[in-house]
Amino acid sequence: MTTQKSSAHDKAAVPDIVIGRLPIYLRTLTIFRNSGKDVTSSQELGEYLGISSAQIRKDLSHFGEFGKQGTGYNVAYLCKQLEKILKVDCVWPVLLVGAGHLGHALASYEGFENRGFRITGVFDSSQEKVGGQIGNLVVQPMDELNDFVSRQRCQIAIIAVPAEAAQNVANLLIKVGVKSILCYAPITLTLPPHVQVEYIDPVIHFQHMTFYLSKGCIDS
Amino acid sequence: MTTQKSSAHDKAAVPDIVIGRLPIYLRTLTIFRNSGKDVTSSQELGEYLGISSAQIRKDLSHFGEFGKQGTGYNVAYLCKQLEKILKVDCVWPVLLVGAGHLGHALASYEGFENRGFRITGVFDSSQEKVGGQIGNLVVQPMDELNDFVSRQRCQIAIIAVPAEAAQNVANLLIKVGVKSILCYAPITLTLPPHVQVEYIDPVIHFQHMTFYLSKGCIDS
DNA sequence: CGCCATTTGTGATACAGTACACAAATGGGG
DNA sequence: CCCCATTTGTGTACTGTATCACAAATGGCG
Repeated sequence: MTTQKSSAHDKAAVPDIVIGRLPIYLRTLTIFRNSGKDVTSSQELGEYLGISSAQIRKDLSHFGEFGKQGTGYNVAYLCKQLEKILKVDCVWPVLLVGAGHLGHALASYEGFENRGFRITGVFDSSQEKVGGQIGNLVVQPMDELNDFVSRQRCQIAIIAVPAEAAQNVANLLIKVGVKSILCYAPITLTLPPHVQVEYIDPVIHFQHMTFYLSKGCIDS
Repeated sequence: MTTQKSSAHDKAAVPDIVIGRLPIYLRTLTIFRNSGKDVTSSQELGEYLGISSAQIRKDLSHFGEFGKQGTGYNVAYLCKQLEKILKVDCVWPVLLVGAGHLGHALASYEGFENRGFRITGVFDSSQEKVGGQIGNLVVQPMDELNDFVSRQRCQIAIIAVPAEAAQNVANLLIKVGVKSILCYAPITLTLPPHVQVEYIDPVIHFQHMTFYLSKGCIDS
């Protein structure tokens, strides 16, 4: 998606591609709300996002009628509804594996909390990193994973380890019951079909972009 | 995509969605190659990626005939061809704005180089961060941006600054001639149509995933 | 040397996603 | 109180994408 995604969604009542746009609507509507805007229209939102107003209306229509003809949408109300639909009207605990530079950046990021997520545990296989402090979390050894998940009922995990280790980490996560994985390692994981995976790999985006650029790179 | 994308691609000879899959093929083929595999088939690659073999063949067919009937594809050869198509058979200089935790992680990441990219400059607006060392790079003040780009002819930039600052940074980047932006800030940028933008926002992925999860979150 | 299993590249076909266009509300202004 | 500009929600047409299915190569094996 840029980056990529893949998973197994069968209850195809609402197309997955529609679900994928809802978080973007929500993000923008939240900005609108925080800047004091009370109402908006599908047209305004669409112009802002580079999406047709019809698409936004149709997407929303899968879940109900949230607008008022002639007026548009109440921003705060629509935010709340989207949060409910996406189930982020609460905070989900997230487990992070990998305490390298990236793990640090993720664990220190303050933008998760008010969008529905909180990293509640950091794990690393390296003896050197275990015990280290990141924000108000302490890096734990991988052995603790099982106990941790059963205590926290953590369904979501981030993999922020080197590519070589990622598949093993994923297997472990599945074993302890994690349902959804966000993988930062530049590989495609092999996983049972009931587990959701999405990927973040900046190089995929770069390579997508360079296709459209005229070559002006450092000679290799 | 996951995360999101948006840009302006007019030479629609090859659908953009096809271009978007090529980097994934390349990434996997490179892994195949590095593990000593000489040939592969669209079926094997497809099973590995969870994509139909027909799709892979059709995607590749937009660019030529790279396989041999009965045998499949020479892995090293196909890698080279994909690298040429995506223009990553060389190293692109990339400019990084933002030297916070995320900027640090990106600037220290060693996985860019052998996939066609190198961060050659790091910039930050904060006086405290300017002058600091990250790997073998020194954080520069924003004023240096213009000179730097004209020296390096940098077409690609990463925005790794807080959401509030991102649009201003983007404007600046456009002004100095950057053509493609990878934005880590959780907002949608408003940019002229000739500029490519892609976004990375983990929360978008999380919210996509929670839709399919049964609610089991910390009470808010 | 001929057969068979394999695999590519691709036209035809089926499917999914987007855009269009309009009836039905809504509210403000004259 | 009525008219008009606005905007939603949605059935329909259209466009784009993925799948199917098969002819044409290929190479190994008997």
